[in-house]
Amino acid sequence: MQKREAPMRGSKEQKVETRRRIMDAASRLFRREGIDGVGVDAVMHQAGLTHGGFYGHFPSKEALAAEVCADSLARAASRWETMRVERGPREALSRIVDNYLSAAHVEESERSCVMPTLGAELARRPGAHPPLTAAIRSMVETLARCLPRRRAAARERALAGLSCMVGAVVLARLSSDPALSDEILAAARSTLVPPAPP
Amino acid sequence: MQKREAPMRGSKEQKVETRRRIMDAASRLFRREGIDGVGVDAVMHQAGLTHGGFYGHFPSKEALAAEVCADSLARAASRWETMRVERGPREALSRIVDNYLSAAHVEESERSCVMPTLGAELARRPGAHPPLTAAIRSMVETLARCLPRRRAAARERALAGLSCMVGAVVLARLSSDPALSDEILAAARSTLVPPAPP
DNA sequence: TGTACATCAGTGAACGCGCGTTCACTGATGTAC
DNA sequence: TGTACATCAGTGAACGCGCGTTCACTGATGTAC
Repeated sequence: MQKREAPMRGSKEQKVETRRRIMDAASRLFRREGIDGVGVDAVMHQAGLTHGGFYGHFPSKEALAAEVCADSLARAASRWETMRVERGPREALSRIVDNYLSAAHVEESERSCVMPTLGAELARRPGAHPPLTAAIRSMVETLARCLPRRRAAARERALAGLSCMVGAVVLARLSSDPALSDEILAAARSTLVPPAPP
Repeated sequence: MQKREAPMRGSKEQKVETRRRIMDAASRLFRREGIDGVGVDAVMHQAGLTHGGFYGHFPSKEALAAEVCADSLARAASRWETMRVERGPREALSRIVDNYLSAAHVEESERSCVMPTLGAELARRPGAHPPLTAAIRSMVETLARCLPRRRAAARERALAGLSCMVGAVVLARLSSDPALSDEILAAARSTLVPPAPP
């Protein structure tokens, strides 16, 4: 009759892992087709399950979308900060920027940053904003700490730099001409990481 | 029996005007709710019509979306160029940038630029890219001609500048903190139009 | 000017479909004794 | 160890709904003579 501390430990752990699988599937599909472009059915099928079980893990598709996007952006922010701590500001900055402004990041939208990929869709879902705002703040702080000390207004440059990265990916994806896409990415790159003078 | 040059001239002119009304309604609704978030029914109702008549004007909802977005961006590009020609580079640049990076532009998405608002959705519709690419090129050229002559690499700065404007609007819309939104817009503004030295 | 006819922009019922969500169920897992 | 029972993660049929699209129609407008 008495409730035990951890009954069905095996099953509970498995449920946590299943939840993670649903989030991973949703994360990829939402970024590939848009949140409105993917059904609960497709997400569950991609996770190797049937659609009915979804509501045992999430209260609604909207809740899944908000959690998945917040989680994805928070992970990206913490990856950037880890890179700064481990590699130092100079190398971290160039790695972050080169990665973000690469052709691979533009093309593989299903593994890309949520800001250029789902930003506009998320903007229409105010419930999802607070955790995204926190992640943006964290990214701006990491970037600001990576910028050369002697240059004034590091935070202002970090804010403009992040805007530039996000916008460049949006524009590069809209261009039907690969040469223009490359030009956009290169221009953004050299604004953020000025080519070292010879 | 013989076909006349302009039979039913009145009706034909009215049909052109109706088509324009449908596009205007779609333009506002798509930017407010996203293309996937608005039905043909809603567009026609907003235009003061019933949904059945839609297919007398457009072959599909996708065709409408592509045409509306291409048209909207092309108009914006030509507005910028007109401003440059009429006001001169210095004033045109500051007007374009101040307008784009204003709180009103961020908030009133139904009248805003399609790049930050529908860019990601349009990126998934490759059929719509070519005319958008042309408009982007035109905007970059106008911006490049507005930038101070003595500074080298005007085109590169224009590309990065446009990216920065687009990204700043995306980020400002994602932030639940108005102070952060303002900070983002201000940072982007001062990158594009450096405050005149005193 | 008047009348009969042709055109076609716009109407609204209907279609098949896929969506988000619910729910009675099943069957594997863990518990009690 | 063995057996009876409880739990609950996952199943799949079913729901009401709104979507994009089609189509037979109506009625206002313009044409022919």
